[in-house]
Amino acid sequence: MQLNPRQREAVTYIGGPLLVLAGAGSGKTRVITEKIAHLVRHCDYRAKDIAAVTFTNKAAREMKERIHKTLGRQACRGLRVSTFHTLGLDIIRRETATLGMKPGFSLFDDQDSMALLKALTDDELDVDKSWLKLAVSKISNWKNDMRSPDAVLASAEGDDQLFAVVYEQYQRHLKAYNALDFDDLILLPTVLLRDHPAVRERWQKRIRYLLVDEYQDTNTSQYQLVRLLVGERARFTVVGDDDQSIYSWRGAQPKNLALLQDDFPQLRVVKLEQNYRSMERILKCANILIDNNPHVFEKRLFSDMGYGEPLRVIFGRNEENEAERVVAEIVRERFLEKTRYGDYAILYRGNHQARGFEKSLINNRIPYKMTGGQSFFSRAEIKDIMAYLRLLVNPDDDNAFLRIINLPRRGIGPTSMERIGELANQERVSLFSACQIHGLNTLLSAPAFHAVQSFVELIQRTARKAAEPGEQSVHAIRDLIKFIQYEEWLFESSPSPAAAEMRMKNVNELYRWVSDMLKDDDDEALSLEQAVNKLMLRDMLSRQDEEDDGDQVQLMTLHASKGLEFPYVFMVGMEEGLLPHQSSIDEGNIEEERRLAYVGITRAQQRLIFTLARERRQYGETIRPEPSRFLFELPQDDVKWEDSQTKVSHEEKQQRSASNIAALRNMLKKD
DNA sequence: CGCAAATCCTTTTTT
DNA sequence: AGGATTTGCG
Repeated sequence: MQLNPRQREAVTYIGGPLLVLAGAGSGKTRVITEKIAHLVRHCDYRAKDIAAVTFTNKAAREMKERIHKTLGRQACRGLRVSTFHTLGLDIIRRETATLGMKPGFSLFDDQDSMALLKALTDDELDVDKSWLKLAVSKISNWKNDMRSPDAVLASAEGDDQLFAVVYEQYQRHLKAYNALDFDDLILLPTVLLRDHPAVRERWQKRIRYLLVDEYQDTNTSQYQLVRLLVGERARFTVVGDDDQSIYSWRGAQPKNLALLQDDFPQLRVVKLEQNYRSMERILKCANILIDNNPHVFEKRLFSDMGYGEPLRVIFGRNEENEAERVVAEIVRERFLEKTRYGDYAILYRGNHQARGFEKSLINNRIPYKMTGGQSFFSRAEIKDIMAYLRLLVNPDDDNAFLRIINLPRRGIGPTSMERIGELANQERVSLFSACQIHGLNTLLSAPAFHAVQSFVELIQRTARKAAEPGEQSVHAIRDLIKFIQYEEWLFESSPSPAAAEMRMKNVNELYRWVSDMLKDDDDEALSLEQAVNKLMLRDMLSRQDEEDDGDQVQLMTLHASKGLEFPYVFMVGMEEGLLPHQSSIDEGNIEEERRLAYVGITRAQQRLIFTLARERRQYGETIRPEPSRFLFELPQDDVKWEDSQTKVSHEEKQQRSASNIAALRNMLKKD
């Protein structure tokens, strides 16, 4: 397939900074991959001079794959395709000396951050979970805005003063633990490049051309990082769509697109408006919906794929029935139109909405895949093993220490831990160091002390072995899991043997990932530290996604759906309070919710069905939600509302029997 | 110190 | 309604 004129312009223009305003489905990934190929083939760039940055691991992986296909694996050697956070991690790792960091640092996820904040504030304030969440997000926002604790302290008012003090202490403790949080992965490199001209030049030479995908998602610190990396020469292409900016709560703002024009007056802007994904009717609805938002750049999607069928709105009696009807519709269509399960996506606002759909899919024996929902890494067994690995890499990681010091049971209880904690506090060292202080034996009971000793010895012994290259380190981890009798512990602590087996399977999966990363395959082998940090960034999750993309119905949040496309899309829970989410209604941030709806609509290639429930249980009580305002903003000629009242129940019955028959058929086929 | 019951709190989106 | 955390007992 040929590039259209706009696309070609975006690919071949390399004279200066370029902004590609790429509407949904306008082939932006193709433009990026073609551009990289163009740079390598026709311009004076080697693959290793080029970096492409995305926001999700999944996007990075997909892009890498597509470039490999276009350019060939060999020609791609040294090409950087990564998320912002991975790039940041890379820079930090190579500049630890300048940053004054010890090697072997840990990455804190926000649960770790919350645990640290809790420890910091517990004595003086009675903190609840929502306070901690607020604190984490405040600190995160300050970091994203590149404001140091001092700067915040100087200007904070009211409640913020307290948070600012906490911020300052939080930073100090992170440093003491030799730990970084996710935001540091952007902030540190940015500050580093800003303040060290020599380092900056080194990286500007290293990355001679920079491409940024999903540019509308950049926050202040990420944008500054981009600016510092491209420098005066400003050789870069950013691709974005202000209508798909759905991460303002993370500091990303559509206005960043406009900012670019101010900072680079010579900026060239190319608009991609031809859509290669959806039927015209779907685009019409999307365009009209998003017209309700103010715009920096005008943009109107069109396609030549035909007008298409009307969009539909389906009501369920309650959320259960909503799910049943969606599943019934899928079963019916698959039977009548010979569609594949994999052609369907069910998109929702919040992860909790997935439950009912999962249940209904299981009942009908329909294969499905849920993406996101932090499932794997939030499993207790994974967090346990990760904590062991983190402690191996960085013994000063108190969060990791606390998680596993008595897991499996070693007879080190709260009393002993309190003593160790006091000692650590008093000596201003980490808990693990405190365990090695002479005189600890006088504070603990004999058995507890003995247990602590052997724990310390275990970690040190394993860490030493894990530091050795290749096979040795893999064995070290295998032996560790054996030694602590984790499998036995799982069987002891799980409600059923089946559950324990399941959990052990997860552990083995994690183990497999780590071993794969430690061994050298095509790329160079990672150190354990690198592997652990990569896992903290959830880098393997996407890899797992790749493995089973069979014929399965896709379930995901609207956020997670960005960048994807499906022939048939259900947008479920189209209700006030849910799709404009209640909190966004309260904050008056309807525009972002509208963009979220826009993203959902533009995922659909052929058919789009909205569903909602007349009744929904929420916090134990039943509410009767209004249909989402966005449904009324659509051109009503193109939307077919399911008739209400009597006709509904008739149709419902028909659908139900169809579904039952289909389910029966399905069962017979299976067994 | 470890396990079971009782309470209470939840639901926005993610690197 | 369900899951997580905290309390109370053996």
